[in-house]
Formats: sequence, C-alpha cells, structure tokens
Amino acid sequence: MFASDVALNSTTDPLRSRKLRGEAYGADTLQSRFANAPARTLKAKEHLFCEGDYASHVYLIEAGHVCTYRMMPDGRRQVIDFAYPGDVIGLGALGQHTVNAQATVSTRVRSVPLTHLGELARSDPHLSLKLYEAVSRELIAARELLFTVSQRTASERLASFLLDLCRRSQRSGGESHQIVLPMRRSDIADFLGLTIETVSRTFTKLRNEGLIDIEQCILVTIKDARALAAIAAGETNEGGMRPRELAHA
Amino acid sequence: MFASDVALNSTTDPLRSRKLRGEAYGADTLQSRFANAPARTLKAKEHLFCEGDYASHVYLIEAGHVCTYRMMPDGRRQVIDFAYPGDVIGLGALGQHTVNAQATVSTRVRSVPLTHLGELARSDPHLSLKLYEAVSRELIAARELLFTVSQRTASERLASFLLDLCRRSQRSGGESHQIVLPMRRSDIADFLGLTIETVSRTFTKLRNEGLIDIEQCILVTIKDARALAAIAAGETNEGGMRPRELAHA
DNA sequence: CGAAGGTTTGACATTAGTCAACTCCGGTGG
DNA sequence: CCACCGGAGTTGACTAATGTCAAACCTTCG
Repeated sequence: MFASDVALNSTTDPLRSRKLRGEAYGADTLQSRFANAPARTLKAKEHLFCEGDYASHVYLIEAGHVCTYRMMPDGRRQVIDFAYPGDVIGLGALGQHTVNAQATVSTRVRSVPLTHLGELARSDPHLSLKLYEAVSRELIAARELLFTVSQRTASERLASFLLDLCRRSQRSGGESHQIVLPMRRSDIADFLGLTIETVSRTFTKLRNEGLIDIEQCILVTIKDARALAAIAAGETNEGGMRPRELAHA
Repeated sequence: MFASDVALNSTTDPLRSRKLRGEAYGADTLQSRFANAPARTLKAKEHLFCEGDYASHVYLIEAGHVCTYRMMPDGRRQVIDFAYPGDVIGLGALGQHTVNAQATVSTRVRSVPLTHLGELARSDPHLSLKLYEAVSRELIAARELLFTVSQRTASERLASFLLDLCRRSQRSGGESHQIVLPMRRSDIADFLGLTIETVSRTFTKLRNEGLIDIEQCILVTIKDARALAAIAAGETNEGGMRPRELAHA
C-alpha cells in the first residue's frame, strides 16, 4: 500500500513529525483541499468543537493555535495536542468528537464538511491515502505522548517537550534555539501529566543546570541541546540509577 | 464522509470499542479480506515484528494473544494494546513499525502484504474507508489509554482496565462477570504505567473491598460492577477530595 | 497605581516506587 | 511420591518523586 509508496519521503524524520506540520500547501497535500473552503475566526478560548459533538467538519488552522484535550467531571484534564498553523484537526472522529478543541489565542481556520471530504475520497484513492496517513501520524504521536507521560520523569517529559517544540519551530523556519511558548503553564502541565508547580520547578531546575534560559515565562532558549536530548532519552542517571527489569525478552 | 455513513452503527458503543473486535468476519469487514491470506503460527514470546522493522504486512489474529509495546533502552516498557482474536494489527505504520508485537501465548495469525492491501484500496474506496476507520479506532483507544495513565490513580486505572476486559469478553460471548486474564502482572503494570507491586496491591485492595474476587491469579470475578465503574470514573473521593481546578473554561 | 491572573517558591502530605522476604504453584527428577 | 527448583505473585518496610496548600512575586492592563 500505503507504506510502500508513502513512508520516508515527505519529511526528514517522519517518526518524530507530528501530523502534517507546516508543509507547503501546494500539490497533493491534504491541506491543498482547503484552498477554497470557507474561513472562520475564533476568539481566544473559544471552542471549535467539544466532546460528544457530532463530527461534521475537518479544520485547517491558518493562523493561531488550537489545543485539543479531554476532561473528567472533576476537572482533571489531558491536553492531547497543540495544533499549529498548517495542522489539520478533527480527523479520526467516528460520528462524535471524543476531544475538545479550543483556540488558545485568536485563530483563523478553514473548514471542510466531512460529507464533502468523503465524496472526494470515494472518487480519489490518493486522497483516501492522505487521510489514512494523517490519522496514522496522529496515532504515532498519541503513542509517543503516552510513552512520555507514562514512563518518563518530570525532567525527561519537559526536556522532550521542549525539543519537540524546537524541532517544530525550526521546521517552520524559526530561530534554531529559541522557542516561543504559545501556551500557559497549566496547558503544559495537563499535556505532560504534571501539575503547574512541578512544571515550574522543572523549568527552574533546567535553568539552574544551564541547559535553558527563560525570559518573561514564554521565551525559552535552548543552551545545551545535547544534554537536553540525553535527559529526554533517559540517559541521565541523575544521581540514582534506573536499572529495573533488563531481563524481559 | 466518513463520519456520516460510518459512525454509530457497527457496534453498540463505538466510543468505547477498541479496534475491530470479534465482529463477524463476513460481508465487508476488514477482516474478511484475510480469508485467503496465508496463516502462520507463533510460539509464546515470539515477536511478530519489532520497532524499526520495515512494515511489510498487516496481521489478523485468529487465535491467541499479541501484545504491542514500546521500550526504552534502560528497560522501561509501555504496553500499548492487548490484541485478541479478530483484531488486526500493524495498521498505521508509515514505513517502519514504531512498536513491537509479541505473542504472549501460542498464536495463529494471517498476514496480508501492505502492497496488496494498497492496490485493493486504490480500486475500492470502501476498503479505504475501512482502513481509515480502523486506524481511527486505534487513535481513540490510544488517547483513552493516555488519559487513563496520565490522570487516574492506581485504583482508577485498574478498575477501568478490568471493566474494559469485561466488556470485551462479553462481546465475544463470555461469562458476564468473569474475566480470564491472558497476560501476566508485569504486562498489566507496563500497560497501566505502574509497577507489578502496585498492581498486586491494588488487586488486593479491590478484593478486600468486596468489589472483585481473584482465583489462581488469572480468574477475576466482578462482584460490584457499579462500584468499579464509579471508581473508574473518578467518582470516589476515597477518603480525600480531588477538587482541583474546577474553574477552567 | 492597583487589581487580576499567571508564575514561582517553600513546607508538607501522599502516592506510588524500591528493595527484600516470603508464599504459592507447577514442573522435574530422584 | 516427594523434594527441589524456578517463576510469578504477594506483602511489608522504607524511600523518592510528585502533588497539595499557601504565600510571595511578576506582568499586564485598565
């Protein structure tokens, strides 16, 4: 299928890329299907859709940021993704949305009805393939996050989060070691499965170790990417070992 | 698309169903495509594929159980799914597999080459749709697990795990309140992001509270499904509150 | 300037992890 | 048949990481 003619050619590192980031809109990308779709502007904190809503459209972010999340009745929240301009959200819903999507800042989106997309896909196998790939990328990203949240320490989680954002901003042509955080501490906390206090303390710790700099809470400079990567990969025994069960297979 | 003609008709509760469980193989299910595919038998602990392997096939489990997982160099492991007979695994890989798949017991699978599946999909939009749906279901399941592991306590995780298995065994016609665990404590622990000791203690706790019975470590009887569900939903304040940030939206 | 919201820091509590001993069970072989 | 062994599971005592609560500190904006 699929795997054979798809695969490793669209981005340099597909295993780490999350969804369809700021690729060029031309040619046969999924994004190009949105060219003539109607645009809409959301205010900050406005919701694009909610859990349980009938899934009627798919959205392309043109400007701004949207964060998708799930919530428990008592307020516990899991942020699933931070969508950037060029990202498509709303795919993978079967009937009803299972997540909420909220603009974190003023945001412009274009929307395509799922009925329309379905018709197109029926007559265009190439589009079907693109949809399959797009959902597959989201699946890979979700599993990566699962792994991060479930198995890594607070430092490891934050380190991989920062490297992720850094990669993303490099891809859209930003400064190599500067990251502007488009979300608040509470969003980061709910994304990484931590509290805002732990996020804050861990930022401070990384700063004290000379790995990053922080200005005005939202501008992060990566000073030692190699050390950060080592932390993210779990290669730092940070005082204590973590040998655990090496005998498994 | 898709959402409109797909959706809520194939299983009673698509939001909770994980992948294509033991549905009938007939008609137009993805599973029916495997009817003439070559079968293969794996010994217990044998791997079907590993992270980084070129993704060449998709597999239908006919008998036995396969567990998919990811691993860090130091031995930390995240189990992603326990696949049952009727389940399809290997979808959603773009070029390379990003997970390992290992038979937990002697297992028979049928395999279809991705090249073949891709050709079929190109000429049959309905198959494309099925593939899209299958990956979407995996995405929903992955996010559900993410939420569980990231936000829930040990009791909540185990309660929802048991209810999940119960639902699944009911769907394949098993006893309503009896679950046979086809995996060991270490697999459950690595699935839920806990240690085997915590899993064991939590089993004991639920037994002492009269919610379940355990025989020979692998046969679990659910005695109070309602109470288990309440725990899974986070409705038990188990001594302490968990109010947190109710002011969010 | 003052208020509000977000962030940081500190002291303390709690959950789950670690290490270690013990039990239970099944299989093997004398 | 029984003793032994090994693997899996359970339990207990203790530790470490993260969460909770509370206060102080910035920043932004009216």
